[in-house]
Amino acid sequence: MDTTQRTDQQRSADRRRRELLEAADRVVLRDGPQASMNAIAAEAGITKPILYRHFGDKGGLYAALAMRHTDALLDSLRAALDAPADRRERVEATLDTYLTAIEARPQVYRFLMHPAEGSPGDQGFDVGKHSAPLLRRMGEELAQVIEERLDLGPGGQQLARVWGHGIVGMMHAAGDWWLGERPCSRGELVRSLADLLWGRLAAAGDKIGGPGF
Amino acid sequence: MDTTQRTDQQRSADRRRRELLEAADRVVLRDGPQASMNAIAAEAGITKPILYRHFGDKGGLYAALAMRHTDALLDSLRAALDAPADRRERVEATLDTYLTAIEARPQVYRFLMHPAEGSPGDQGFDVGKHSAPLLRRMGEELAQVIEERLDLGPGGQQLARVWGHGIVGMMHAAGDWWLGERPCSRGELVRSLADLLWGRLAAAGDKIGGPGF
DNA sequence: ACTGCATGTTACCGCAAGTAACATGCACGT
DNA sequence: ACGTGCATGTTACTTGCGGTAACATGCAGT
Repeated sequence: MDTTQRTDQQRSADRRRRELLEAADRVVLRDGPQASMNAIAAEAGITKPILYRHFGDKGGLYAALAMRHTDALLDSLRAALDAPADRRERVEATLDTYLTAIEARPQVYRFLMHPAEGSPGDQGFDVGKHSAPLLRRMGEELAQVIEERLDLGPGGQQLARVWGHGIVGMMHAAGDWWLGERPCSRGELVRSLADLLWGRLAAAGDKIGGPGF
Repeated sequence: MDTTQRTDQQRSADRRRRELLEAADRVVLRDGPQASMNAIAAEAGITKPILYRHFGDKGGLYAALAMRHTDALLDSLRAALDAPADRRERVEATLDTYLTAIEARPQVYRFLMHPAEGSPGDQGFDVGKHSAPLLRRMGEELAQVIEERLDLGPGGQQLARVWGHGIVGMMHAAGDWWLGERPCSRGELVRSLADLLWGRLAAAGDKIGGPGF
């Protein structure tokens, strides 16, 4: 068994895989996280068992799909994070990049955040890892950037990880709420969040008439 | 049709409803968000259609269940938020209260955060409101407290709402990650998050050798 | 021509949400 | 005492989705 044939077949399989993923993408873009395997198979012009042969189960397909989008988003975020500007500007650029992304494709974003919650095979109650992979990856990534660039003294590495996940969670929740209610422009939201990270909460004065928050 | 009978019947119905909710509670505590209507009915000693008569559909039951726990948690949080201490201490107490709650009952917490994502009837793609009701309610509540007590100048109300949802998201994501990895004690996590809110991110110095984050 | 293997199909299983139609117990007006 | 209404309860079903088994087909290499 020489290698050329193996490679050939694998190439073809990879191509198919990519085609299937793109079909799945279209369906998810249209139907959100509710996209069914039947629908995806139909969109791809084939039937279910093929999907299962390629991806094992629904979780596998979703994981593969999530990986693509997550990678893409993380690339954008890294670019914003690495821009040649001062810290505040970069934080704002990063927030803006994220918000722009979720604003552009809400369905995909929704899918990434709540992937396959009700699927069987999810039986293990290991509570910790139920968060969306995207959130975790963004948190770890941000933590690394923080730890690399900021001098946080002893315990800085752990502090960076807490902050990474915390900031990502802040961004996510605020973005989610903002996308639903649209209470202000994207720019205003970005500024408000950056202000929060810049300590305006602690610096604000008490309102007259009661003890401060 | 006099009222006494009506009231009587309603009382009885309410009692049943509460019993059913408690049974559902037990099942969710055991099985997490995957709890099936059959299982809940069995635990309550009855059959499915009764559940549907009382709660309409699975979403209804879950909403009722979530309401109970959400109310309880919000009461605890309000207590921490209203304690007679300075702002920093109260923020830390609130964070600690939340983390203690999710640490004590991970299944319930998981259920509250990701309720019935895959249920039909969820077909409307109104993306915004997909976030857990608990997160939204906590965000709004916190926003109100912030807006009531802090002098934020013009635009303060909107700022308070952004911050409310942002802080809650930070708390949630960090807590979620922490619960899964247990990288440090609860106290350390609380301090780290409070530090973040207190502006240490902006105040930190650049690490030698590169531009600061 | 025969084998091996990936690709593709139809037809099925199991399980959970949700519903229709049928039974039963209990307060009421007459 | 007797039917009438109404809530409570049941069995048995439909629908839809995830997942799989068994069977068909096209195309290398010997």
